[in-house]
Amino acid sequence: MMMVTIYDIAKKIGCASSTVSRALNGTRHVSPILKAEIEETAKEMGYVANVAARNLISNQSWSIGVIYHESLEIGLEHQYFGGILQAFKTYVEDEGYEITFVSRRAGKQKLSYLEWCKSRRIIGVLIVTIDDKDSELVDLIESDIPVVSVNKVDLNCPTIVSDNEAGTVLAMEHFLNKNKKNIGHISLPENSFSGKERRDTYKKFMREKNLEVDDNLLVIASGYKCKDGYEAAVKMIEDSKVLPEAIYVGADMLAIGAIRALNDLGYHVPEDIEIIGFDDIELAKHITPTLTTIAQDKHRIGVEAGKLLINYMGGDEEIHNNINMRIPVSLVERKSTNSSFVDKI
Amino acid sequence: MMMVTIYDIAKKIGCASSTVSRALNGTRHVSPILKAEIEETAKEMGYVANVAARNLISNQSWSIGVIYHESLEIGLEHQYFGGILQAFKTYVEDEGYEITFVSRRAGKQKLSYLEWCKSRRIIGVLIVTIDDKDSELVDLIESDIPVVSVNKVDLNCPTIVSDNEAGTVLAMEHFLNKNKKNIGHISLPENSFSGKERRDTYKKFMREKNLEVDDNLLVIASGYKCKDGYEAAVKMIEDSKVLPEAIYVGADMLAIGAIRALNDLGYHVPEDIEIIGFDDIELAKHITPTLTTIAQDKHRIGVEAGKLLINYMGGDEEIHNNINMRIPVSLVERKSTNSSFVDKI
DNA sequence: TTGTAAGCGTTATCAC
DNA sequence: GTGATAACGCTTACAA
Repeated sequence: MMMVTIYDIAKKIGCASSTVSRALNGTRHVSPILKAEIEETAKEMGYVANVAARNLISNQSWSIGVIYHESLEIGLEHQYFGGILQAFKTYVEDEGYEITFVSRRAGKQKLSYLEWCKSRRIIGVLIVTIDDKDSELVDLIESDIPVVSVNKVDLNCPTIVSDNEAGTVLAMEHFLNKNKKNIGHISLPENSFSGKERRDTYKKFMREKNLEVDDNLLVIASGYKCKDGYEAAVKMIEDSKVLPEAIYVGADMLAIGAIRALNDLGYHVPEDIEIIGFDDIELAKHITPTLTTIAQDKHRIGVEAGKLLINYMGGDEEIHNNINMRIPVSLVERKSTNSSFVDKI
Repeated sequence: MMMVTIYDIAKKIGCASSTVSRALNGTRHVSPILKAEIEETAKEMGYVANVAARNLISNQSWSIGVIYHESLEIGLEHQYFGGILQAFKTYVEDEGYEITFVSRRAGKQKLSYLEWCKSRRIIGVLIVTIDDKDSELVDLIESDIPVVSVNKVDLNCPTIVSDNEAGTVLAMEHFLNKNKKNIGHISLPENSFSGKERRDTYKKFMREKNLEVDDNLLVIASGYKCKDGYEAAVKMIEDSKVLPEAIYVGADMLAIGAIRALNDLGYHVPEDIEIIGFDDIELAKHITPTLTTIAQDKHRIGVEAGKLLINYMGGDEEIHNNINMRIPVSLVERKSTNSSFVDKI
């Protein structure tokens, strides 16, 4: 592919290539007539700047790297992270940046994340999903490349996540307002930070409201899938002395499994037991009964991550010091806590 | 960020920079002792090649561009396209390529897709979702950059999509085997190519089997959402002279809406009317009744797209000539066609 | 086998 | 205002 260069333009017009560069970039004043001629000729000849050459001399790119590792069967098809990435993408592209997936290969060569980013002069990185306990990430975060995460992980980098504490309180108070007091909790697996926050807040809430319950009403699921929620619910019902009046579940998928389990055990939701989930996935409004849940604002998380990263790249040093941004959540009421609720199509 | 260069390595060792380059790339034979020393020193000094310099001289990159436009509310959160992209990403990264989202900006400048790709020496492009009727895409496809699409669009470029014809026949025969003959069809909107293929095959099937039915049993939905399926089903039931025994729906989301509509109208699925959808989205196994559907193989589509694009980039000229690859689909039976079917969790 | 030097397409630093 | 020219870091003839 033979490309036209500024030198070709210069030759055709009869000026210096540096003048062409200046005219096209507006870095210095070029006489209006010449400038117009250069711009016209450039267009005419189909000139596009060679980004490699530009990056070489400026020693940087406009590329933001995204780490999206398909761990735990959580790939791009995961709506939650996909939605965040979509919002992030739209925002930063609009600011003139481009997005590249961080890889660990360059042709045949294997590289670490950091090496890969350095070799491409990546100017900032968004962590979406990671390979759990990947030691390479530490090197990246401790490097001088700005990194932010939308996934609460055990790493010392600025993070933008939902307000798990507020969400949990919303759910619990929703139950309490309806005079449900014997409240159970199905929690995300141990290795989930968000799960831990929701679980801790649940415990704290119960303690503060003097609603101490049977320990068996707190069950930690062994995974993120429907069947894990099913098993957790079965365990809770089997082990608990008194049937819970309501269950706060740490994720919608688990809640869906739990509802199935309760049905199979002969209980009705919400008549016998009310359920609240967390996420507001697409499914929530389509299952039977439709699921009351704490909605996470994917769009806002993505946009805030974009803003934060751009400020960070701009040199805002304070960001590195442990920013932990919390995005508000909201309770979406549906049938799983209110049998007379009328769903929209 | 001060980076170490091959020149730094050469100076430290006392050899020529070209020797370092050759040793590190294995492009020519370098004496084993020197080679070892160079490799060690490179590692020691934390050398990473500057990709911009490399791209500049080779006049190309290892970057594959992905066009993912958030049209029709179909962003990255769309499971179907997200899943395809995930599989594609994993495959091509493993082959040493990297993925960048094609943008139309470079800093403050606005560029066309083609200009953007040229300026970065993008070596191939995958079209996932597009801005409908975007004239810029034609320029890109007609350029010498290899482009493949996983979305059947009105463009003359190699395409990898599900076998809509075979899928439709699977669904129709499933009904026919159970002696359902008065079969309706809710079709995707007019502008969908896949929808047209499914619709045409439905018509053809009915004709060939001498199952001519009331015209009102074919309804074209006005969108892709649940409510569009709802409205289509209402229309079908209201307008048809004889109640359909079964409905083949062109997409799961529409099928979900249709089932709701039938319920609201007092009909039971599958007892009164059986339903088959298309896609096998996550939801399909969670709604009530669970949905029998034609499953699309997202993973395979993504991988095949990767293979095809890599061959295309490798110079396989035949690919340009209208390759239209069809990926097999399969019927997944659930309760919406069989009330005694036992769902797994 | 290794060194010298040219060149990739820009931008930046001098001069004029 | 504009033109030479050096420099960015690498690969690759061409020599040695």
